[in-house]
Amino acid sequence: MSVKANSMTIGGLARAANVNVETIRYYQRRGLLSEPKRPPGGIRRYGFADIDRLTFVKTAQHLGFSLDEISDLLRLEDGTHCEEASALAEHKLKDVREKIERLVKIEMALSDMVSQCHAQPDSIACPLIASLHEGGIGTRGQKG
Amino acid sequence: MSVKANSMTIGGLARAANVNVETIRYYQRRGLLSEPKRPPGGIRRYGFADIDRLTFVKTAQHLGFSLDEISDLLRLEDGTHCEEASALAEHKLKDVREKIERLVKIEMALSDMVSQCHAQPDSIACPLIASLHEGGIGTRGQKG
DNA sequence: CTTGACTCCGTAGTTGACTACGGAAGTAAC
DNA sequence: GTTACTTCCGTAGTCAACTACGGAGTCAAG
Ligand SMILES: [Zn+2]
Ligand SMILES: [Zn+2]
Ligand SMILES: [Zn+2]
Ligand SMILES: [Zn+2]
Repeated sequence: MSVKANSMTIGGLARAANVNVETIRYYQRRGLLSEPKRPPGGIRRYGFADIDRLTFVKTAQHLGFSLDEISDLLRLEDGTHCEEASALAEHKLKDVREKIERLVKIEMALSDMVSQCHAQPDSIACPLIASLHEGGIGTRGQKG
Repeated sequence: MSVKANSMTIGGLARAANVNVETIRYYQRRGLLSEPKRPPGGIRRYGFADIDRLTFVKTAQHLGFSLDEISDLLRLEDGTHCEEASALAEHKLKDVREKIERLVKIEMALSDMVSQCHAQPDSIACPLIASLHEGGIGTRGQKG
């Protein structure tokens, strides 16, 4: 046990985990991070476990999990729920792949528009603008 | 001019453009769609131009433009600002490509995790959960 | 023992794009 | 000419994930 086991204040934890103090307090309110007991008339102290927890949350968040989903993940955190954890991850993988597909379509549409625009620099009307009037780029899933 | 030039009520326009009535009113408030004059003690009527405008907005939105950016686009709507329009589109194309890159990294990380998870179904600790504790999946751009 | 930084806590504000509500007035169908 | 749907309009609520604020208490340095 090193010198600074559970020696950090909330501000130190925030710096160590590269997040905002308010974010930590927000996670505590949401139950993503526990609040250490406060010594009578004192200040809470944090340790490595809290940095690790924050890392977990931020890593998962970067993988596209929402805070609600991360709560789920945290309930599996003991490492003995392989099936549930991988089901969650696979679901998310599906979402990510769909997002990529959609974005690739958008990319194609945009780059078509840009290249048409550049192809006819002296036309009176901009084909890019014109194509926005046409719709049908994938207007599904907008309203129901 | 057909029978129903400028004959639609707001509800009809909403159905024709496949958006919510409230969305139309919201766009009017934001200046994305003009409000036709209201005859004394009567009701506003809408026409094809309004459907077209709504199509424009929705198409651009599907290409990833925000309503603010669409306002910009609308100011170029006369078709004589090819340069500005394509600059906007190219900027957006860059954004979309970055998004795709990021998502592909996420996809790889997730599918690695899932396959490791499946590879060792009887391990005591779930490698998927374990890897979330490690961080370093692309924690850039989170906070300053 | 005072200054200045930091903590604690509850509450309120932010962003983007809507969506909902409520009451009065207009309109269409029968 | 009554009923039932719409429109109109302003205001308020939603969602996610924070971020900010204000005032009181605590801590470390000088
Ligand atoms: Zn279980
Ligand atoms: Zn596993
Ligand atoms: Zn210009
Ligand atoms: Zn052009």
